[in-house]
Amino acid sequence: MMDIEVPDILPSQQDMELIDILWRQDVDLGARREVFDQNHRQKVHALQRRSEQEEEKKQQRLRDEQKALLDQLQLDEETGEYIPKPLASGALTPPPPATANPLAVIQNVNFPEGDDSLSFDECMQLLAETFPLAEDTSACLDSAVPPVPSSDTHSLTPSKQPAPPLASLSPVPIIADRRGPEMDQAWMELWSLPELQHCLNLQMEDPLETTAYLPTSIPDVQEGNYTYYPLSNAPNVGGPNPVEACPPTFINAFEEVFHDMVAPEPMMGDANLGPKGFCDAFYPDPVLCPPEAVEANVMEHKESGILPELPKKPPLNAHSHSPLGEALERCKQEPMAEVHDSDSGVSLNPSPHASSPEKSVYGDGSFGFSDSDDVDDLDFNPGSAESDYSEMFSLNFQPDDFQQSALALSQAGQPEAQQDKKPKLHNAKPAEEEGGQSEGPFTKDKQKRRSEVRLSRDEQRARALRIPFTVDMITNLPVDDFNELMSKHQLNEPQLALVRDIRRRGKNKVAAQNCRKRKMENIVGLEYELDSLTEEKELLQTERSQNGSSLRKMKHQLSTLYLQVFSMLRDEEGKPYSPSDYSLQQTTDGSVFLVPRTKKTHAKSKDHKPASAD
DNA sequence: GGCGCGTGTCATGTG
DNA sequence: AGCACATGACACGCG
Repeated sequence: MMDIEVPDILPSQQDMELIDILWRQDVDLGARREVFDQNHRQKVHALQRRSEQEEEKKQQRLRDEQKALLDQLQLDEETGEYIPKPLASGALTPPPPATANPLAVIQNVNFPEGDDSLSFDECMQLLAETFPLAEDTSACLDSAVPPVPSSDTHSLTPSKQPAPPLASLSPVPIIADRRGPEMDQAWMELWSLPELQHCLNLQMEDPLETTAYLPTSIPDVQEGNYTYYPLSNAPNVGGPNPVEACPPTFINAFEEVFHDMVAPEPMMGDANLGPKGFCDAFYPDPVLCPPEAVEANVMEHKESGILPELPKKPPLNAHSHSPLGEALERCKQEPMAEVHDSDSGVSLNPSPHASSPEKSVYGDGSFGFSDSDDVDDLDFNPGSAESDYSEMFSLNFQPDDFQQSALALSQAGQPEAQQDKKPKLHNAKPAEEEGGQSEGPFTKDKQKRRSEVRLSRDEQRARALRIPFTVDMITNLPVDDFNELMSKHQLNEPQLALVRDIRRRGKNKVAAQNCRKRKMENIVGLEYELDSLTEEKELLQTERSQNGSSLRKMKHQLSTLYLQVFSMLRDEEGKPYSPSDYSLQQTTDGSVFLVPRTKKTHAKSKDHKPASAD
């Protein structure tokens, strides 16, 4: 009964190696080492059962002890803090029930008879009773203990009081002054108690198991998740850096335990350190806080009359009610978690599994198209298998679709901001698309708007069928990338058909545009060619007329010269030749002959003689 | 209401 | 054969 049932069969070295191999194979899929660890699961299961059984006892005992504790406290009128009554005489002196020896303190405490093991909360309560001033347990325990012990700090605060801000509850100012070597020594001895170790180091009771898988699992967890979350926004729960104060080892050990251990009523004495506070300490991102814990927190606040500031985000769907460990696993698998806005400190819902994308990203499931009726008619089944479209929410045609999607995702956890920014992202154009045809005066760029309207038809079809890509992507991606995208997403037949149609139409549209552009370019080219040809024609005609004129002039000169030469020719009798009877002809070799015209051609050709001008 | 223009889409041809 | 692209033809909306 003292120990959690250690499994009879400890994993052999071979088993551990096999587990290691399997885990390394699946680590990319988000599988954690504990998945393969039967011992771990058995222990966790047993621990959960035990915690449930102890819960009722524990709560009742806790109230009584807190009541007793409050009796030992008095309100410091100067600082407004509750301090132990004996402190007036010595800061480092433990309260009356305690003795100088911390071990004696423990021995004086009434342990539950018949239950020789202490629960974690019991230990914390014990610490609170024993060392009311040593609230800064996280500091004392350093990295060996997560900030959980710090929650006992607030057992000093009357639970009936309205929960003050955590900062005001911070006990650090007191501790810093009053902690000393003696206190540290006491803590160290206290820490060595087997009950405490049993409670706080559940994983340590099997060194073989711990050393077997922790070294491999820690880095992954650390780098894959927690260190990327906006831990800086976490409430100050007494530790410096939540990451440091809450090592992933510890988170691993408790993440699967505490989501079932969270009680519907205050366990730590302060509402702020109920499940929500606990989650805030570990997982500043509320999405990582188990919904059960949140609900429990709501319940406890209702009971105490204090309504916590709950994020006005839509109710989480069935997915979001998964255990914390599951959510963490999803976060590990979801790289998007790394790009979330670290300033928000609010639920970003990094995993589409955790809740439906429609709900988680846009809250109202409108995809941001608040005025789109057809969108409202869409079937937003949170549990549908198609809810895995983490990037399907940007079906507009902005070139930075994904950036906006990422932005939208990153802002999804801020309900108010989301309401404001959503229209900015999507309303402008849809407003034109949906209402532009029936309302409003026409503008100069109506043509462009009409084009957008036509574009939006495919967009709306894509939305209706919940195509997880933008029309731009479908149309413009290279073939290989497109095919790869198709293979990555399991689309049903109508979706595939629509995607193909969208791509075909988009391609053809671009082709038609190019074709018309080429046609226009051809027309312009032909017109230019026509102009140049016309100009050339005019030039040629001018040249032709000039050539004709020149030719006529040369002909005239030639006839003049001919007559001049002919007139100088004389026959044997000294008479000039009649131009009507003779003509001058020139051979190819340049010789000139006087040739009788027609009827005397033969006779003259026989006795022709070279004409001599001389 | 007809007309011209721009655009999307389909059917078909081409490489 | 399958694919992407080109192009003619048609429909539609708009000024």
